[in-house]
Amino acid sequence: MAYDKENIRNVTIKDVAKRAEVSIATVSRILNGKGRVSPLLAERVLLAAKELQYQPNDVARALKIKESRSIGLIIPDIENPFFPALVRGVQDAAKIHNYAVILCNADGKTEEEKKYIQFLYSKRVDGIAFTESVDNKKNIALLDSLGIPVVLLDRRVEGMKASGVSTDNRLGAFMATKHLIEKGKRRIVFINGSPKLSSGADRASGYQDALLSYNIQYDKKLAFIGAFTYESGYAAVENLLLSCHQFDAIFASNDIMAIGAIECLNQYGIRVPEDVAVVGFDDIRLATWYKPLLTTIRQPVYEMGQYAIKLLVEHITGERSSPYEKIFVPELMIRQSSGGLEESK
Amino acid sequence: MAYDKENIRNVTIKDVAKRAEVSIATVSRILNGKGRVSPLLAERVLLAAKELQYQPNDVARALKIKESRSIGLIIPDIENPFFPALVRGVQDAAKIHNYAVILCNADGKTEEEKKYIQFLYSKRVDGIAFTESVDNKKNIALLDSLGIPVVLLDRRVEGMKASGVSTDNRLGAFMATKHLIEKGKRRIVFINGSPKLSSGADRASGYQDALLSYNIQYDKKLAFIGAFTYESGYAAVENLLLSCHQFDAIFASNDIMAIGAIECLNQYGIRVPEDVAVVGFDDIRLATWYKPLLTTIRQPVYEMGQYAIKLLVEHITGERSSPYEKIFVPELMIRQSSGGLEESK
DNA sequence: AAAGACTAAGTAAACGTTTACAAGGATAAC
DNA sequence: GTTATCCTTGTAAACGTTTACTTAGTCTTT
Repeated sequence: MAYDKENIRNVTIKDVAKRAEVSIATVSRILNGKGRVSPLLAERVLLAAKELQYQPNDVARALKIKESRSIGLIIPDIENPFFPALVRGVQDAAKIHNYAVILCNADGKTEEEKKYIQFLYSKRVDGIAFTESVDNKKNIALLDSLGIPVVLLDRRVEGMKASGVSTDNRLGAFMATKHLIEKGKRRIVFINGSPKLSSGADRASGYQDALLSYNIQYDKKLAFIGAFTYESGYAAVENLLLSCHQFDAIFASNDIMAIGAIECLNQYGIRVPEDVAVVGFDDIRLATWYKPLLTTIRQPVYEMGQYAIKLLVEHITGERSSPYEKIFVPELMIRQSSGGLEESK
Repeated sequence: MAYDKENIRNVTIKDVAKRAEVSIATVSRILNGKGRVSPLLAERVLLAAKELQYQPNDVARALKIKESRSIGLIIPDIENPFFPALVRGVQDAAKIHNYAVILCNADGKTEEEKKYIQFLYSKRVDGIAFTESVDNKKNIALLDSLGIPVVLLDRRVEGMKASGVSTDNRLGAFMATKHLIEKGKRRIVFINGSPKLSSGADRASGYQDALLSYNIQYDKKLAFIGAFTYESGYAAVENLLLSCHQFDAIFASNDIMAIGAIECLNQYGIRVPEDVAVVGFDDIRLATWYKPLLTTIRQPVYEMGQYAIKLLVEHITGERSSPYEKIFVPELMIRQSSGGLEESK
């Protein structure tokens, strides 16, 4: 049934060996540059390989040396604007080390993640970079029991069971809130993504810490829980407006929630930043295209992806054995949605 | 050196066979549901597999049956907002058929694409979905010579050398231009992406056809060539303004070019849509978040990705042998940047 | 000149599957 | 009761590599 499978020239190391009149072991050694070989044979083999257009079969190689040169990348959803840069960072780094990246969108469902882990395991990936949906540690344990090296992306790692790459979310949230306070805002709404994720929890505590350090009473009614989506940002603000609580600023847990929030405010005739200042988180590209330009906390997402693979490869090769946590420093990007640079009021 | 490689339970079919006291052939048959087996043994084997937490080794399987259950996906750049939805469509469809998707960002460089093709071939992927950078046919020929089934994404296929999935770009461009004309515009700028790509060429001809059918003289000075990037859209308009040609509308070859164009217009104090109407292409998500909301031609990107895999799988399994071209119908999304719905002037 | 020490190349086993073929047991047919 | 047929299971080869081990040849060394 298969696509022309018969007709296809499928050159193996054997064919090369025959043409160069040497043994297959010699061919292998020459092609991999292992052991010493006479230049004469080397030349003959290389020529034969070229003439036959030999391309090594990595699956056979993988079987033999137990190393597939591929890694899995599990994220919630590539359509979420946060992830493309991360994925690109991962892929670029993987490419340098000659790893193939298998992309998996698990939609933040623990069960899906588990399926993908098993799928990737049956493919015998050498490692997995993983944006875990919920910090439930079960999937980490699974990976551990399978012996697959893993690096957690965008998540702080409880108890250091695995290496992780993240941004200092607490600090970022602190900076965002502080910025709003310095703008003269006192009734600052916080729209969280998922507080079950370390990123959500940390941003919540950064928000509270900032209020505390300026002696502003933390008001539960101004704290919302959403889902890192546009709709969720929109809905949070709508609820807020209906409940008639006063507020003069919003700190949203990511940029698309911030945009959802602003859209809703606009819908109700509330101006940003004049009436309500808004700060987001992530600094996705859209933040500089959206109007008003979005003030936000920048995460070096591309670099995070790169670093994750650097770490993962170190685990795979055994260069690094114990978990390591890399925490990037966030940066406040002041733009229009918070009223810009000038300190007001 | 490798990560705990020694300590890891690595259960093979042999272990299962031993525990169930049958031959490995029987285990294989039972696990794959091939051939008839007695229910008694089946039960024993299944139990043993479960107890040992046996997970098949797909790389061994791939070697034996010459089918890796993985496909390559070569795109220019996942950070380009056009691609996430496409990739998601591809991955979702691949998942249904149990294929792993290996993602490759080739940045539209023919040489990179070639490298990735060879890389993917050495991994013995079963097929490749490919957004070719330039219509030079060389890489298609390479794929053909390697005997790898291929489906071209977002590209029309000259001479039907391979299957392809695309949108009717000529029609889309025609609709966009017609819309502007019906808005009363006569001096319509066209900013092309790459005219070397079928998508670019087709959009150019759609633009010209529309002008023609309304008896509007095609003016070379209003046609620009860019690169499908924000910067390129911005630069095109800047050049245009410096050259002092009159114009009252812009049709950009994709949405981010349109946004780049609008940003530049704004920079020069020109209002959209009051002074200049703008239409984009693709309908990326950003089009509905950007201000003004972007009038654009919608491509069903997610569906295109899905369909590409459907087609690719048909080629892989041999269900389909000759190339097939699927062309989706574009849709005009009228929003603010062209002045909205009401027919003006 | 003989023995020892290196080297370079070859032989064959192994990685974990699938599957053609062989073998044996049970059932059916006469 | 013998033979033919069918069905289930086992044996072993194969997929394309890598690599431990063997072998044979070359070079030292005395």
